[in-house]
Amino acid sequence: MAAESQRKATVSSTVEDYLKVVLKIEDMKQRASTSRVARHLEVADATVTDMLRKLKKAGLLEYKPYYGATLTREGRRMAVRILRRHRLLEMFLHQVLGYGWEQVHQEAERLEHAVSDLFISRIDALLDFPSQDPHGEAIPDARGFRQVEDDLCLAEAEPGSYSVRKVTNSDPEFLAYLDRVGLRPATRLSLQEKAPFQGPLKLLPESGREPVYLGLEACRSIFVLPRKDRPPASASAPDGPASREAGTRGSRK
Amino acid sequence: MAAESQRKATVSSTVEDYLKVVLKIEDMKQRASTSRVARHLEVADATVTDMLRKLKKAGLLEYKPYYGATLTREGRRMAVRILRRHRLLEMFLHQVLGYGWEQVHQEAERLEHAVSDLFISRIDALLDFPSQDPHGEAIPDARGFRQVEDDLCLAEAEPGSYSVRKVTNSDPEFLAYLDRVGLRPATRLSLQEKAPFQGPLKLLPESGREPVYLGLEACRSIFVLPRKDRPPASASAPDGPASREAGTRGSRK
DNA sequence: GAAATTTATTAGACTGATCTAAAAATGAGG
DNA sequence: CCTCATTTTTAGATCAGTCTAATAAATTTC
Ligand SMILES: [Mn+2]
Ligand SMILES: [Mn+2]
Ligand SMILES: [Mn+2]
Ligand SMILES: [Mn+2]
Repeated sequence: MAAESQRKATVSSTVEDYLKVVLKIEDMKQRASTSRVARHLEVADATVTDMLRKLKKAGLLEYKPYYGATLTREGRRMAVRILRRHRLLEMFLHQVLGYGWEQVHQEAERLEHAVSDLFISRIDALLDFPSQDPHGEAIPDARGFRQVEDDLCLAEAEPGSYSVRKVTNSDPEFLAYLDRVGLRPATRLSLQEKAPFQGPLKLLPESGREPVYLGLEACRSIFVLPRKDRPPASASAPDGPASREAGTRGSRK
Repeated sequence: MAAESQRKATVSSTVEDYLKVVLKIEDMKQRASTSRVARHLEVADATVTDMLRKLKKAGLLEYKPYYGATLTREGRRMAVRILRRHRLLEMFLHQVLGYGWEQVHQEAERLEHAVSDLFISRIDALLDFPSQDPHGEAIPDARGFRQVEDDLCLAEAEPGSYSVRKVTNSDPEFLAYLDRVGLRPATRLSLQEKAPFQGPLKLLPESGREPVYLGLEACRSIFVLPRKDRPPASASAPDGPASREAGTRGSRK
């Protein structure tokens, strides 16, 4: 063997989307099973089985029948490349063309396959090499290097002070809602209480005065960073005086 | 019949390109024959025969076997829409992302199918509703209205003073060459002589001091406007104290 | 640990876009 | 009007991506 290795293998936009989904699933520390991939792409399971076999043959991922897929080095490289394009495009649409954060995803989902490398490098420079997209997600750099994301899922957070790090949901309705109640990346908020039995969280975004009650499910797509807790205050507060958190310079809006 | 009429018919990018080519051929006052369409798209004739039948069935063009195609109202509407997108995108790439005029076509050829109407209207506004693309071609307006283009093919022009109106050629090499010798939209030049027997034309672009000898064939893609002939003046030096050159800010490398 | 449920694969088909090779129509010239 | 070169269509295939229905493997439940 050892016959592959011609760089520049060019793949269809369909393949790019499959790879991106597998990456996303792996990032969530889940198994990229046939049905999971199928759900993300909204295609039939049988279609995925087929495609995974093809992608394995193309050397882009490992595939064990009845188990699922794992990206190879090359497959991951391609997936990260598309992820970078996607997020850079979202930032471009938001910053340069004035798209709302709930509008960017859909457009980027198509453009990521259509623009050239030149286009990407031009918008990268135009945006001054941003490190995050409008949802607060990290943009891999040109060499495919990805920032570590050490944030906390709001659904698992304890009452306290936080700031919104990212929102991993692309449903326009949902995003428009968050925007309305004043929850977007960099917003500071305090989690005031969590109702028991999968109940909603009571949040106070720094912007709006009104508290917001958000269902637990919805909170799963919001990620936050703990903040050096509010003024002296009372007991509780399981914090550490903020140690980590290097990299990730914010620049957005 | 009378069963069509559901607006919003969405077509593939392949279909969009077919329609655009038929429009282009019709604009050149030629018959959109199978083989001519095939040549423009670089596909086999048989492929075109097939597609033209499909497009006829879809109501986008008339198709007479052994004769060729003619756009219907609806087909023309779609074709003009893509043409608008293409040219607006070229202008955007040139003005906003600093692409050279020889680089824009290829990228626009893909993007024209991938961007949304929102994207188009945003770049249109950003560019302040331009009426021409970087090659000097008219950009149809949002309602599909197309400016009449009353220009003259340089290949058919008599010696005299002209200004370059548009260049209808998308070969990057060729465009880069024209750029180098100082021939681009809005450039003033004098056609000094035409060699007989399909010989080259001797041109003096206002910018460069050197005369340029351009083959007749090449001149077929350059269109000019006659200018109120050079000042009284003597024989040579058809200059003007540097006035021209509005639009098209150059920035490339 | 067998049955029931869930998940995955196989089989068979379809659509859109393309090709090559062969057959047929067109049109120019004699 | 007949012949031949050119253009076009027809026939038959392929490839990517998708589907549904049937079958089979894996996992969960009792
Ligand atoms: Mn997105
Ligand atoms: Mn996509
Ligand atoms: Mn063009
Ligand atoms: Mn195109």
